[in-house]
Amino acid sequence: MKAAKQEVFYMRVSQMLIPTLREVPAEAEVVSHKLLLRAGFIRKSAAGVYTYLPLAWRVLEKIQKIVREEMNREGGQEVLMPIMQPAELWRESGRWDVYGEELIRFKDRHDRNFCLGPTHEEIITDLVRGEVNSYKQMPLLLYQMQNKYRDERRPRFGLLRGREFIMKDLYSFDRDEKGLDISYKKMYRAYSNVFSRCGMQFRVVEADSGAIGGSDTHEFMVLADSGEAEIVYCENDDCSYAANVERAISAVGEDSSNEVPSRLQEVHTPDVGTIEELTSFLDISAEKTIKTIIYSADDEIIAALVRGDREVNEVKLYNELNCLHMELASAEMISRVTGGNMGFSGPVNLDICIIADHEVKNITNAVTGANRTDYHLINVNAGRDFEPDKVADIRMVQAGEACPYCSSPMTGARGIEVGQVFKLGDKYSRALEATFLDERGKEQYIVMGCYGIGISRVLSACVEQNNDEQGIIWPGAIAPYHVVIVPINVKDNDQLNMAERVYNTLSDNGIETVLDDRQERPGVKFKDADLIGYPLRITIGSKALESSELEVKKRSSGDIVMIPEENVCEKVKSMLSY
RNA sequence: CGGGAUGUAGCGCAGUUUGGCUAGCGCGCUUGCCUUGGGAGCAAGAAGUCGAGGGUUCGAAUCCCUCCAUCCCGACCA
Repeated sequence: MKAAKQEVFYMRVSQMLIPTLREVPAEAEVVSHKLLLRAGFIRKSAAGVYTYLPLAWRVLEKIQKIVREEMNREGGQEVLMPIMQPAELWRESGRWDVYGEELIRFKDRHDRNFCLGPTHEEIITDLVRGEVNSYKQMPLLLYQMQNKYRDERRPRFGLLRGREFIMKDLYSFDRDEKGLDISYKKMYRAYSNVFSRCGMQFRVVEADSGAIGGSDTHEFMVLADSGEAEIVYCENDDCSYAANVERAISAVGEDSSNEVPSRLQEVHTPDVGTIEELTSFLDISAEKTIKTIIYSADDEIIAALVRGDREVNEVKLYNELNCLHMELASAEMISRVTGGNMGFSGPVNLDICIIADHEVKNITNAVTGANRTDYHLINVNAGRDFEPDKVADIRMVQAGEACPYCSSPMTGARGIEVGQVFKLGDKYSRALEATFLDERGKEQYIVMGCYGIGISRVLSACVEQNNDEQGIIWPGAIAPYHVVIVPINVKDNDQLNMAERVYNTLSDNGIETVLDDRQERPGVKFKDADLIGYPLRITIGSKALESSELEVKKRSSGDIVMIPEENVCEKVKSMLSY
């Protein structure tokens, strides 16, 4: 069939819904939120719930297209699953009771319980257990992109932490761990491609698997100072160790000092309740002190010991304790259990479960609280003066510490989590009885993995990473349009004609262009162009008419080049190459 | 969920302490004139249940009570 010549519609800014704002709405705090509001990409409907205006939707569609291509390339098949999900499935997996307030629940007219899907493990597993019965049908990779719902206690940062958001989830189904490894590697590769193609600076880090369990999990972090997640990575380029600090480990140095254990002594330390006060009072380094933090874990009170210059990593501690709830003990609780006020706790003669970090046992002649208000102990030595019930890695790794693999120093950074890949194993297939028959006719649980990308989060993370004082700077691959043409004076017919001619040339060659035909002074249009962040701006004024040369300005660098009108297509294409 | 704050025109804000005529200002919007290379100027306009409900009072944006919404810090975050 011969394709009909596509009718050309002018994308005239005067007719487009791009409501830019001069002033920043008071509700916005982070830069991406401010800029997306100001540049006319989004509007809020409720806390954490946004309408995507035309520009934002174009960006989202481009991100989705990239994701789709990479998923399909690895053999993913796209489906669309319900947002409205029956409670029965969630009861079956056990998560109806576990998920808590974050799950948005409601009833239909027959009083049946439903929820808005925060994720789709239940639905997809239900589908697959019905349709997949043989090892011959696997591996199977199914994915979907759509709105998901989590009733965050505190939505914030605009699109970065909303209650309604667009997410891509892919689920892999394999016959065994070996198959899962392959699927996992495919997704890892696909994700790297996705974020590279989107023009983002990112890093893949090892992450904590959380309550979901499972063996391997990696997070894809877009590097940005405003990011909520803290990561460390090895400075040695050949090593590539990188991890979320919740998970990160570091090399434990051996005790190199030849110090001999001295006699345990109690010293009077009035009002010295913090490590900082302690080190200046006794004139010692914080590395010689032991910090004793009292936690209430389920019904038990425990003490966590780390070196004075370290922090307790509560995620690690939580995993170590294997408890349901854990929180810092109250001041009263501490006094009751230790006999001294908060700030004077220590492991010696402390009759509760003690978990010590590896570093703690390496300190010779340490200083700790005496479990007696206004007193500390000096020359405390693990093994002699106290015996931890458990020695484990429970400290928060800090920038500058040695890499656990190559001992190079590690750097700290902040990131926005835009994707996570997860080996689920048989957690859901067991709960939901999703099985298949192997070659020998033996029934086995399907081995699953899940892999998410926060599509709408990618949009704002991209803005978070690519902006300046003037506004957004879109990477070419996901910019809402590639080029804006700005005629200086639209009342000048020659300028307008030239602008339309250039518009047609570019559009006919597949370059996404808008024509700013508004009757505004040039300054207004320039400001809007910078704010919205079109990669290229072509200005057409009297100079262009005289010389037949077009002024093309690159948003990212601010560079201006003059190009003859007849070369505009190839030149623009090369400037856009991404 | 704990702590803090805010809610007045599309956006940003003043007015509330000490109740008082017709609720203001800047930006934006409409019309006209003028201007056209970085958010111009002049003139004339439109636009508000002062978050909602109740109460006190001759009279409430303003005082009291209740509720709602939004933001910030914290806690939380398969």
